[in-house]
Amino acid sequence: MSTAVEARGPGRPRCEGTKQAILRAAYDLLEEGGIAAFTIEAVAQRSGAAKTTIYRWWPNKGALAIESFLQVVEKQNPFPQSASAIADLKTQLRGVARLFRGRVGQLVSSIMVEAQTDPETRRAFVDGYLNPRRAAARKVFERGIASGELRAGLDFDLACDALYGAIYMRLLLRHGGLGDAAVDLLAETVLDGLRPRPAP
Amino acid sequence: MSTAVEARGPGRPRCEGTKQAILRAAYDLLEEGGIAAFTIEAVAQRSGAAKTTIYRWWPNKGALAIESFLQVVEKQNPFPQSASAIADLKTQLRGVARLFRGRVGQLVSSIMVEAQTDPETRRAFVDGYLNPRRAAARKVFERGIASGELRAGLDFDLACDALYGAIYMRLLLRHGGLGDAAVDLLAETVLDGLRPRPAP
Amino acid sequence: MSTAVEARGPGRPRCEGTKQAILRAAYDLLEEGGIAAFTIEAVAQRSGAAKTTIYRWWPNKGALAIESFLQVVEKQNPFPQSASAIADLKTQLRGVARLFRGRVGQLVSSIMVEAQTDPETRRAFVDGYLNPRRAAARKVFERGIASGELRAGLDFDLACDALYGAIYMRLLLRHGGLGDAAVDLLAETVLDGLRPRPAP
Amino acid sequence: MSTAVEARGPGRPRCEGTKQAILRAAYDLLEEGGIAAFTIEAVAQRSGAAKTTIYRWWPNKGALAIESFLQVVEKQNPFPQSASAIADLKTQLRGVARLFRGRVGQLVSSIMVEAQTDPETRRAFVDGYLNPRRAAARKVFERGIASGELRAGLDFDLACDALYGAIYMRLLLRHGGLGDAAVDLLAETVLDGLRPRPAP
DNA sequence: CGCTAAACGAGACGGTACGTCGAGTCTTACT
DNA sequence: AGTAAGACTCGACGTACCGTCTCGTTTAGCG
Repeated sequence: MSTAVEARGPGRPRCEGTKQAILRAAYDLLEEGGIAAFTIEAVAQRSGAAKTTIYRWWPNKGALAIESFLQVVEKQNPFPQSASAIADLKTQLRGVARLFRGRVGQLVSSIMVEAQTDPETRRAFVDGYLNPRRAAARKVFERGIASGELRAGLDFDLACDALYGAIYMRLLLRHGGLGDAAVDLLAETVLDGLRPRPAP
Repeated sequence: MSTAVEARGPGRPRCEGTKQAILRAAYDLLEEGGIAAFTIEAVAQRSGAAKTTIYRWWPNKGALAIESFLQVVEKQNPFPQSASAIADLKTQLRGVARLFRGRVGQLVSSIMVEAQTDPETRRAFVDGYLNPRRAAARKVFERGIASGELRAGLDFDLACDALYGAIYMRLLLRHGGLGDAAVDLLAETVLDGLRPRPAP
Repeated sequence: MSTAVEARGPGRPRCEGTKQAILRAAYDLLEEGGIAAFTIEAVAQRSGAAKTTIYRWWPNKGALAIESFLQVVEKQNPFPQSASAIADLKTQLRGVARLFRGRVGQLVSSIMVEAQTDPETRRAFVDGYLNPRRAAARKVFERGIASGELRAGLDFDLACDALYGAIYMRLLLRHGGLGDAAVDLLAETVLDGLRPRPAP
Repeated sequence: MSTAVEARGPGRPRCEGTKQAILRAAYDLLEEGGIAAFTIEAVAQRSGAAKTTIYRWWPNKGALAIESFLQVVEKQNPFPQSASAIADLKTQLRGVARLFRGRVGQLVSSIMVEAQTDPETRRAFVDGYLNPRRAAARKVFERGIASGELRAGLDFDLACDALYGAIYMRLLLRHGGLGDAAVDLLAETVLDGLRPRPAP
């Protein structure tokens, strides 16, 4: 496995160009028109591939959407790494919100739509996008606890959802802004808690 | 308003039975099969109404989904009213999560799907469901601030989204539970904040 | 009948204006767009009458079409009355062809379409339009036989259909013209027969 | 043409079985219920084909009706070929009338209905059915003129319409019979003309 | 170098749902 | 009772995608 070249049977190998064209077309369609414009038929037409070819490699719309999304998004928005965990958290939160305000927001909401129908898509999104980012966030949290910036007992999962859930909710329902100021205020609100603090 | 008979023009009045049958069928379909099963054709068939009749009164699937949802849900889950604002908040949060775990969750996620395609549906959901509940929540927050249970300067909108956003996110992505314990912990986390507290 | 007022039961009498408006609208629609544009809905809209009112007085589209047609056409194209029966026949044939080239052709073909679906319409057309004209034609034929212009033994019905059938066929299939010259030639052809004539 | 294999582009070839099933269903429906029963929906259902497939190959009802009609009727009723042109004419006329009395009559009248709405159908009927038969009839006429059975100067088109027009008219309006006797008399009437003949 | 086998394009096919139109029936208020 | 208004059921329209299928063509590795 280590040295062996990928074992391959006979027959024509998969055409990488076609694959990329399909993923690219899928991404573009999602970005341009959201889930409504994202049609296998349209992907085929735009990519120049045959519908058959698409169905050969992706079992359904969700799988294709996810893969086209992940491929582009995977390298984006790495967690910053500064002296202050809290600062890093805020920076990252701002980054996510900025992406969600732009084209990535369209992609994410589309995939979440697809995920409501197709459990496989949901799982793929959670495993391929959400959880890796949460794992990275967890690191920051732990760093913050170690440094004393964050309190020790906090429940990471719920803290994370409180921060990100607000952003996801606003992405989907647009009842509130996703600007830097709003996100900073969100971070402060959750960091400080809702209860009054005794004067130090 | 009190004495005036509802002014009505000529023509056969709208058949209330049909309207209710349609709304009922729409609700049932959404509950049973989610957005995938929610088809105008299916609603027509199940309700016994003609497709034309449905299109006469609702411009699209979203409008029908929303109305059927609101009609059923409107009387549910009134905000509790106890001595403690915080306790009320927690109770209400638990209630929402409980609903989301059940059939209402199916409805809400379906409508949010529809809302991603149709802005009118999004607006209807926000105005007809979300905002009224937020307004009620705001009252509780204000009560809490007045009583000293909550700190004075907090941003209500973001606090609210931190609490509810986590629940919505979990409804849609199912990466975390919505049980009473989880929700209680969420409330505690957001109430107490993430920063360490100086010992009193 | 002369002095007596039309005996009438209780209730509001039929509104003659409405009836005329309906017939007029029906006629206009038929003339403008043929059978495709002739819709009860359209008649109602254009005439300002309610669909119910139309259905009260006419059992179906065909009946309305026929009546609106007959009312207008009834007074047209009376058989000429000259010294020569053959000349009268030719004149009349020209007249029919001229009408068929124009708006009446649209009406007649539309009604014949309707007649293929609704036997009542067929009967109404035959009894109300075709047969009266054939009866008038028969008079001419008989005059011609009496005067020696036409031969004695001829079968009136078939002679008539040979003359008019060609015109109806061309109205419907448009494979040949309906100009005066063509019609004259038709008359001559049928009058003279296809067999060679011994020189007088 | 003789040796060349039918050139064919890429893609799955058209399924001949489906095509035939559709044409057959169309024919049967027309025959059974006339134009009223002839619905794309019904054709699809009866043939087992999808509506889409029908629309892929035929632009509208008329085109399908025509093709299903021609395919069946094309091989019927070839012009007879005896010593006497007049006898052949009569035989053929009888044949047409016999067909029109039966199922073909239903088909023809249905197509003529469709033709009143759709010019393409009219043209297809005239070119695909009427004109070929007229061309064959012309041959007979010419033979008759050559043999002296028919007079030399006659206008073929109008003579033809006089003979066939009567039959078409009776098909559509049913105001007269189409039995053998009637048709024979029709032929005699047109052959002999309406004017008295000088004794030979 | 030819054989085998998979990838690929093209596009036909059976379906499901869409949103619209018109037919014909009905229920109501007004005259 | 006649009429306008308009709600209602029903059936068909023509369209868009779905996911599957059957072709002919291409592109590799293996014998």
